[in-house]
Amino acid sequence: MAKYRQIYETLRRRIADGTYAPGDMLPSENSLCSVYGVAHLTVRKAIGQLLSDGLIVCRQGKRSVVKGTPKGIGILSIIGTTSALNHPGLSTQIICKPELRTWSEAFSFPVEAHEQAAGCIYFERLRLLDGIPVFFDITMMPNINLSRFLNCDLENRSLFDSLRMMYQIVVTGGTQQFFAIRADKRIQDCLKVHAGHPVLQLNRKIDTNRTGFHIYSQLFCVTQKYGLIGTF
Amino acid sequence: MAKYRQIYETLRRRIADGTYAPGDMLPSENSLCSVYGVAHLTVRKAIGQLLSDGLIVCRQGKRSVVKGTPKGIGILSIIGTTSALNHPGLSTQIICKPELRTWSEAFSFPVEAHEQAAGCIYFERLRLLDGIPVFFDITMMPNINLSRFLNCDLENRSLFDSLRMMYQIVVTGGTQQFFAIRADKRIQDCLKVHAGHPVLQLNRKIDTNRTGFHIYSQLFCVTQKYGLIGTF
DNA sequence: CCTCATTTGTACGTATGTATC
DNA sequence: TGATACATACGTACAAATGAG
Repeated sequence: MAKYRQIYETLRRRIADGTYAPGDMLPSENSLCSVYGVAHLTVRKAIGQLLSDGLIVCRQGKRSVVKGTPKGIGILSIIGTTSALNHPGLSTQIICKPELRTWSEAFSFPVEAHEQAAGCIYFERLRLLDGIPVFFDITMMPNINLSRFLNCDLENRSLFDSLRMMYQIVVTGGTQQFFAIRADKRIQDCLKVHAGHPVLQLNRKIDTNRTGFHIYSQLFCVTQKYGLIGTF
Repeated sequence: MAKYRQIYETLRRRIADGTYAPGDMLPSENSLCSVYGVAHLTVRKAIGQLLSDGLIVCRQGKRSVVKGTPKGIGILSIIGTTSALNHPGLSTQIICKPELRTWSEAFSFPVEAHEQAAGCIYFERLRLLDGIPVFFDITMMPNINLSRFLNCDLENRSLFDSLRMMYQIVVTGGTQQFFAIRADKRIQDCLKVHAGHPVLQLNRKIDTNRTGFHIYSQLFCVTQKYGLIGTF
């Protein structure tokens, strides 16, 4: 692995685990050079990645400071308008366990030919905050080199964490479409809302570091009590 | 202005105006060095910015290629579910020209003290696609070193382009909240929808490279015919 | 107000590694 | 195999902003 990448991963880990807490200053670039025994440019490249991740802020003449809120991937976090991030009362209910299907369609996104041929891993989840349904979530992925995924425990670990740790698949970007709709019968049942209640719909096609491997997801969210929030 | 930034702006402009069309290859880094008379690193820094903007794709050993859809800033682009990006029928109507106000509130985001003190530049815009109102947009910014902004032509150029070119202000990140709501009276009038029609609401606080300079915006969008789309 | 050390930002030149064709 | 092009890395130098004295 490239040196700048090792430094980046190390610093990122320390920010994630709280060694460097929000508001803390990172070591100066020069001291990082000494510690890791590399040139200035190498440290700067690592710092630059953290900056473009939105994990730190840099100002000329001042030390770089750890930011409060890490950048999400498009939309990931759910937050109560009055409560804290990573709400302890957030739980996941698997409505439909991961299973193999043939592709029908992917929420208006065109499915690529080799994905179509590989078959579709399909599952549905319901997220609850303090027992209240907050959003309902349908995911589809091509069944390409994902042995043992069908037995994967999605209740206690996020999909993206699982894919990264089990298969080294990481998200690189994607496209998302937002709609405000009226709840139909299915959504009314899942999210416990009245007919015609406004619901936020989010369709996403997510790119990964594997060429030709995309994650397609559709999400329905009641925003009455809790808003959908994201950083970028 | 920094050399790498000039090169970045030039290349970006050429991508925007179609000189380099999607799928086209950029000139090689070495040839860019010769053309602009700068070192390799300087060109790479400019290229790196385009890459992190999502405007190009780079592969080792191959020339860099212009991407079809640029990465938006959180959510930026509007697209018809069946039509193309940069729809020719998209027009902007200034409902309320940029004017100086005192801050009231910023869509539930707390306004920082020095922003409060500087006063607020406020304006409202309505975007239409083929004459149909698609979204309605309220923007607030602190009045800090923005001479001549009040005369700025926002109908023909995006706010972010204007800020970048006139004041070297670039967006570095931000926070956004999504809601599905029922249209109230004001929104019904602006967007020409019936009472209770579902509407997408998006509140954003946008960070910039200027410390303590944030853009606060609120957006209402009818997603019946056109969805709000973004890349990340 | 000025000076000075610190720290980040920009830029150069060079070298080598590695993927693509 | 060789040419081309991007990726990583080193060392150096100076500019510009900050904050302390």
